[in-house]
Amino acid sequence: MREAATAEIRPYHHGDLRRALVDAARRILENEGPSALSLRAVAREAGVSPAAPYHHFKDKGELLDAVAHVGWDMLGESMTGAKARAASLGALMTEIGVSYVQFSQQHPALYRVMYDCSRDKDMLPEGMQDNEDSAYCLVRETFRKVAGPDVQEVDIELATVAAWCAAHGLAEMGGFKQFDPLKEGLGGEEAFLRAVLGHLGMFQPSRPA
Amino acid sequence: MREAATAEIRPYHHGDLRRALVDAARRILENEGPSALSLRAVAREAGVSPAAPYHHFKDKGELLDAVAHVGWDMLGESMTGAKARAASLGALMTEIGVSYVQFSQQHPALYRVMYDCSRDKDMLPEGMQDNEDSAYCLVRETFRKVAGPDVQEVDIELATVAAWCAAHGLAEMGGFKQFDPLKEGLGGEEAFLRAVLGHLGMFQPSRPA
DNA sequence: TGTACATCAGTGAACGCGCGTTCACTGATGTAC
DNA sequence: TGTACATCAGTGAACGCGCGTTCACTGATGTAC
Repeated sequence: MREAATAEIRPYHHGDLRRALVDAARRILENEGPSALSLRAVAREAGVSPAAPYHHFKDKGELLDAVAHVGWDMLGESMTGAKARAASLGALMTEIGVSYVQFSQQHPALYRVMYDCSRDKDMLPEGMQDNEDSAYCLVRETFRKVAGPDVQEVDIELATVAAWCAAHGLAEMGGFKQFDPLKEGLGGEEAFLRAVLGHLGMFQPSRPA
Repeated sequence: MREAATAEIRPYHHGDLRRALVDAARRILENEGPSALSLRAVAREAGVSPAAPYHHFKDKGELLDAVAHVGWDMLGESMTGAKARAASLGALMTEIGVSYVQFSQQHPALYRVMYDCSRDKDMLPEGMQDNEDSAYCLVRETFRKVAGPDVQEVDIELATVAAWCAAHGLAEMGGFKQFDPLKEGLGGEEAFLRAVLGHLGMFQPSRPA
């Protein structure tokens, strides 16, 4: 069969079905939203039978977890990329915040799955675990650098939590129509984001102390 | 039948089924969470046939809207009640914020439905409409009073948005296990809430200007 | 006050649907000799 | 290099389930005369 494996005829064994399923799930999220994300739909989108995914995932939840994991990786990359954009250490927190919220706007359904997977679970979402290179730690360490050595540990932690919550709230609510006139008045989506973040204390260099 | 209408034997006509259905829905949310909230489950809980709700609601969405509406009323009352608790005008915003987040913690499933109903809709959630006595306007008018006359309208609006987003984020994430040690260190849930809100600029009297 | 009748607010059975998951199977692959 | 065979990764049909909604119906209520 291998010699006949043209683009149309998929070989019996897929080769990398696990990844293909996660990709299919992301495509469904992108095109139809979280409510369309069933195991069967994912299998359909990937072009395999509804039973095939069970050779790669214990159940639907495990597939969703894998999708969420990819999401957290993407978000982490996006936030790390903000480092490059920041003109100064003082501006870094704002850039990270903007990155975070923009990611949620570019991938709203994926963003939703990322948090839905974490709810009612003992495990934390990947991006918020205490790994050295998690997104959460990126924020905390940035605060630590900005704040300087004479700021208490608990305040750094609190500033991180506050920033994360604020960004998450903005991510979830940024699309509300209520805000449209305000956005227009300010000159667009990103200007709006920056203005709101500017009103949140810990996105300014002097506050976390 | 009216004379035989004891507690056990429900008369054929319910009398106030609409309200009973909304109450049943809230009970289901309280006990089993949002994923258990089907039309059939609500009818079951209310003790009527699955077709009965259709005499009071066009479809499932309309029932959910009614449930969400009750939620927004409750939240509004809770926030208005914060006025009484606030020692000073300066402390008022913090008390409103605490009220908001505590409501979400006391009614997590209802809170979720309130926002789920708003998503993908043109209409805004009740609590955020521009009615004089919506929760959103309560926050904005509080900011206006705190800020004084020489603050620009756009800054009051931005502070309101920022506060709302921050509170919403805290409401959604406050239950994360990540924060448990921090909560303990600070002396409990409410202390944690107040500490986080304290790090958010616009919950302090001097900032919105 | 009684009665005919329209209307209202329920019933319960049924519809089709998509879901998550299981099952016996089979085609393809890799390995031991 | 061939061959037997275990293992892997698919298939497709079927399971039971709960869902939202519709339908013809019926019991109860209210109103006109």
